[in-house]
Amino acid sequence: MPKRGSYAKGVAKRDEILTRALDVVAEQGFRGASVREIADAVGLSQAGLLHYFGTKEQLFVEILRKRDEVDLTRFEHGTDAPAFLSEDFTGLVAHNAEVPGLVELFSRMSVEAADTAHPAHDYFVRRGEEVRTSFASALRAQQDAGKLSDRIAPEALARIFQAVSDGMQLQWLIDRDVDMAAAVQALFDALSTEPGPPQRP
Amino acid sequence: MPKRGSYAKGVAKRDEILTRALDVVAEQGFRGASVREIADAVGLSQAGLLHYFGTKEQLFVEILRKRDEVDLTRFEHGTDAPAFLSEDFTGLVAHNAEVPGLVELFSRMSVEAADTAHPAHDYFVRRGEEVRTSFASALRAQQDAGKLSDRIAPEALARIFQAVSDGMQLQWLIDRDVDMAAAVQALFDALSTEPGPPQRP
DNA sequence: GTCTATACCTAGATAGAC
DNA sequence: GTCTATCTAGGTATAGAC
Repeated sequence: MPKRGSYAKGVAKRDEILTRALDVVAEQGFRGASVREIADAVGLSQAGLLHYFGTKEQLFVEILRKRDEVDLTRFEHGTDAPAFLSEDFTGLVAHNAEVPGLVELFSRMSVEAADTAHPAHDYFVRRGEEVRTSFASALRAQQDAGKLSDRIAPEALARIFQAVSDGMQLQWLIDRDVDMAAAVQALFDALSTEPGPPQRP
Repeated sequence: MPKRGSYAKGVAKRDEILTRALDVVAEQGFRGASVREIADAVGLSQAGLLHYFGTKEQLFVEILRKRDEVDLTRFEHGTDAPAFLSEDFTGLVAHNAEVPGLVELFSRMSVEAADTAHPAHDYFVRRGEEVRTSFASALRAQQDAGKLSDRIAPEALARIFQAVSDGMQLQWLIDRDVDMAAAVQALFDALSTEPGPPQRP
């Protein structure tokens, strides 16, 4: 129980800042990835912004967390639905092409978080586990329904899809004409058991 | 035609520095990615090192180029061999686990080169094309030999393998226990037409 | 809670001696 | 060609006023 009413208010303000920051970073990719830029964008001074998040790294992790939160409500329509995979996941990947700044932030932080002492390290560990777990169960369901090749374990395939998603982001950062979602879909199709005609007859 | 003999000598020295830098970066991942660190490692002052490469970015690109050069002679035993893929490529990916610093450098630069004005941008564009082209032709050969599923175009699959390779590096940077080569191999097996028993009988 | 101002640090680049 | 020393820029973090 907080001592003052100000606590809940502070949390609300934090959330408001994050929502705003998310929009700004999404639209205009942030070049330098500096606190000042975010501060300007959300209409606060650099010091004012750090008042809420303490450090640069913590701020950026919170932005990524917020992004996940928003995406989750937007793209996860229940893991049970058999159509989960090719629709929601491919949709999410396609959506990423609309938010260049977030793709860049995510990729950049992903590399920097290699250091176990980095504030974002735990975030990436945890997020990776969650993504793979939920994805693996969806893949298993597809296999059980006979729609997906069972020549590979769902956990292994989940990891591969994660890698494809992350890796396509890197390719897309270099060349914006690359179609990230198409690549994901192509792999899915190749592993599908649907009769669809081979690409190379 | 160079005015003095010093030109060829300078090139040789450059090459020597790069070879040395490659070893050092490979073994001890470089934390800060600073010019000074490399300089210390190769036994030069910061100014002395920049004398050869001009700028930080140029230096780092040259290190990546040198790495490719070395890897190429080490892992590409002729693209014609039918065994090319699962051996050479998987071998290369496995080898990366021995050179953490290079994986980190590559991934980091890959993100920073998103900016078309970045000195490394062209390098990544060109390298991506080369990797995919040579890989696609090897995949096509496998398909023609009936060893690989033809449900996906070789160019599309080459892109996917590139993404898997890059993406697994990101996962591995977060968790060194991850087996990058195993993931690549698993995908290859899943798409193989060999009779081998399914993973989930 | 938010600002201005500033301290402090790191890092790349450059000048100039040898 | 290589070094030492220094300049400069940019960024995070913090102190203190309002």
